[in-house]
Amino acid sequence: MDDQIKQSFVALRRQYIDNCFTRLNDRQQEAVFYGNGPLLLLAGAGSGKTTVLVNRIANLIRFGDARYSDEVFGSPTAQDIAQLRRLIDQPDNQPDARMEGLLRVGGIAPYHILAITFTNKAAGELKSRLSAMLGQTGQDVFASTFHSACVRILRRSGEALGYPSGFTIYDSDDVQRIMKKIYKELSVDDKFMPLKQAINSISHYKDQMISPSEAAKLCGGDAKARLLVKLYTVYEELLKKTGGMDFDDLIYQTVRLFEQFPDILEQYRRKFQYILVDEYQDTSHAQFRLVELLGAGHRNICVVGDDDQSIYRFRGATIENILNFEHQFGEAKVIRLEQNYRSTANILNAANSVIEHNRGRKGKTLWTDSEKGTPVLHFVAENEQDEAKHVAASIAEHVAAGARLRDHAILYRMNALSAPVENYFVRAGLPYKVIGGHKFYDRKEIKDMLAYLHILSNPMDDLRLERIINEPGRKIGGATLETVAMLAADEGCSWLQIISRVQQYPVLSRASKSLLNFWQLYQKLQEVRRQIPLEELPEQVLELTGYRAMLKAEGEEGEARLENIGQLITAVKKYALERGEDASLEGYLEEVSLITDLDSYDENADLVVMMTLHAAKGLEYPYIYIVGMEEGVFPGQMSSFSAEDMEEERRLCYVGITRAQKELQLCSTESRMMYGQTRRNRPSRFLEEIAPECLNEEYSETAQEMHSLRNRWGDEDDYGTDRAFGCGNGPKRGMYQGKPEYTNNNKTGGDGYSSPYHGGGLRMAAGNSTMQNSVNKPEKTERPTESGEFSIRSAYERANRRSDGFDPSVSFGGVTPKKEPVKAAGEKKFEVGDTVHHKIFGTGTVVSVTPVAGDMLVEVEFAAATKKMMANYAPLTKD
DNA sequence: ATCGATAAGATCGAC
DNA sequence: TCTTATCGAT
Repeated sequence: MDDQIKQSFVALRRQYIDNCFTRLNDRQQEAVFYGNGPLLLLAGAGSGKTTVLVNRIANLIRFGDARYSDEVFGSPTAQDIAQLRRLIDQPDNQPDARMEGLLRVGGIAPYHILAITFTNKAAGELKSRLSAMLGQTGQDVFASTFHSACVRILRRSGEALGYPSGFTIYDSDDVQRIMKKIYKELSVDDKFMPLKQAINSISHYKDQMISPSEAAKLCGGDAKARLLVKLYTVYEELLKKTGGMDFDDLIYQTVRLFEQFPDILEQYRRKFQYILVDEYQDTSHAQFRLVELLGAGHRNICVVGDDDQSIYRFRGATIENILNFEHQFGEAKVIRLEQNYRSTANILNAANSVIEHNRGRKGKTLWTDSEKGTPVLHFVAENEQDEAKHVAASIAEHVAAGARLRDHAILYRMNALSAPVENYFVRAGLPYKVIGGHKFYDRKEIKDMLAYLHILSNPMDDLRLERIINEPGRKIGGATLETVAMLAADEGCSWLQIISRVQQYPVLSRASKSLLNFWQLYQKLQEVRRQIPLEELPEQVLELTGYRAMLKAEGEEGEARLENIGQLITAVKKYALERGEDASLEGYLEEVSLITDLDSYDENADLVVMMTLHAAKGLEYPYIYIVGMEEGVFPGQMSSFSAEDMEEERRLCYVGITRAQKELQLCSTESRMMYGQTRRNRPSRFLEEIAPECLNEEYSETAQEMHSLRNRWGDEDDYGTDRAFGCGNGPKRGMYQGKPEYTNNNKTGGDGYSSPYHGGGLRMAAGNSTMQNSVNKPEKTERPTESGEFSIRSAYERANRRSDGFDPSVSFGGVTPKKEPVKAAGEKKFEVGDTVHHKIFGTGTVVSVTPVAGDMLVEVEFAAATKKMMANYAPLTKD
């Protein structure tokens, strides 16, 4: 009797559980319900891996093994059965606590689950999706990045290794400063061993779990290697002394902690009974070790990743982690998620055909049910301005047809490529946001303010002290600080301790007054810190340190900086409000130091987004533009020397392509100003690799005119032999075939390797420039910004004029162009009162017109807002 | 004589 | 932005 009730309950329970996950496909369900033991989810781009992750965690917590179990904990009654029936019929109703208990067989408590994500933002999203499914319970899952998780472990248990619980986290900027100092001290020549190389190598040592002494054993007799070990050793000593850890340390030291203190490891093993790792293809060896150590007992390790999307080899990620997972933890179950829900068939085919050129893959072909969609477009522009113009015009078209700005993303290989696009967008009045590049927390004033806060929290932080001790000026210069540093090294104490006892040191007599003043300021700040709540602290620091006064005196730029600090103050207030009682200065600083620019991305704002291909990982947009699809840019010239690097570039391309949902445009230019030189690059080989049936080609009007122009002028050119490569009417399929290696024509000859393009290029110029396989339809787009008809001459001038005055040799910090445009006047005229039409903002009225260096700044009142834009660059037409 | 401030010059990889 | 040269102040 009882048995029968139990059986029908189990059957109903199975039905109920299945109902909770019906929206998943078969593979996804298999992944959700697969039981204990190592599990590898090979999840292609857009295959719904986050959904699987969330559902798998939810299933673990809510039902445990119940899906495949005949057991019931507790004794279900006929009433329970009736209730479960009702719940199945009415999925909106929530079971009560008793029913939840009956539904669960050996579930895992949320706080026993560790979910590692790639960014803090992803961790937050995971939690909020879990909360949506599970309520409060979802919040108790330990979801974080490797780094955040390690910080928590080290703060709690790191003292065993000799680190204070209040250790400082050094960002890459700090690391560079430290290394610079070491270079000076050991008088190392940057030319012999570039600073970046040393920092990179040290980072690699840590990724590989190699300590300075082990490195010494490994390095052999090579002078460079020995120097590197020396630098590594000194660097580590310095970090330990100042109680600081760099990003790599967070992982490295945690692994060391676990290896050296088995009891501590055991404690965390008990805590994390179930481990999930997202983006596993981008984990380092040290991170693998961490997972291995934590998971060794229960082996409940589920990793999710896509070997084709491994794009962080350069910073220590080893693709081997995912390639070898099957065997590293014993026999692992492998489930492939290959159905793509994101992109059209054309986009997906393009992605597949590119990635197929890689060897060393797990092998996986994405497929989709969705329609073919628009073919991928390869757009050839004359130069980077032309390219920017095309992207802007294309976005404007979409917007005019009803798309939103935020449906568009522009991706590029290097941050430097954003500048011309930004420049154009600013002038066109197109709202955009750059992710990465110049980060908020990289600004000097923000770093300074944070440095003040840091030294309050960690008085041993000499590095941050050095940053602000003379900011604003306090008559404490380099020489004085060197003396202080020397004394501190002698006594093995911190700089601040020396400063607190200035009068004891005759060598400091000259600077004693200034130092004493600073010491008093420091004490005052500490006192204030004790007395006031956290949210008021930054304001006080700003005031008492004289930082505000300094910025006030600077005028306009200072005002802008003060505004930034205002944002910082707001952020602190927000933090204090969120955390309430738990808020602490240390906690805030930690949160800040682990922020990456991806974390601060707000997708609600209606803006075009620009970012590097790396930053785009994990994101998706209806419309994607990848600019700079050229040999030497993407793939970059650095990658042409090793097959591994080239494969990584190709994966990066794959990542880029698979970000697109509806439409993808790949743009290349015939000539591009880079590193202060105009270069002619061939279109990227990745374009050649895309299956022709899903790719269209289009030339900008200028690029077209330039072709006929060059053909007419024959050999005359400014570009030396390189000219030939830009001359054909398009890239020819198969051109690369049979060429084992590619070098880039970054200089015109003479640097050792002759360009393999030479022959092909000349052949192209001389022979017929066919357009097999390419669909060329230049007449498709009409850009209203172009006025009048083209003469060949004017096309030439137009193309060669750096029309926006942008000079890439000047670093380009913000959105404000540094140079004025060069004689672009007279092309378009607007007067106050004119009714004008803008591609994005619609119809508006000109409010003011101001001549600016050859162009006109027009202020236009649209229905939504009043915008200022440059007459010659904005997609504005007079009605 | 020494130190600090100021002004002018090179810089350029993805996190 | 960080480094380098020169000037002015102590």
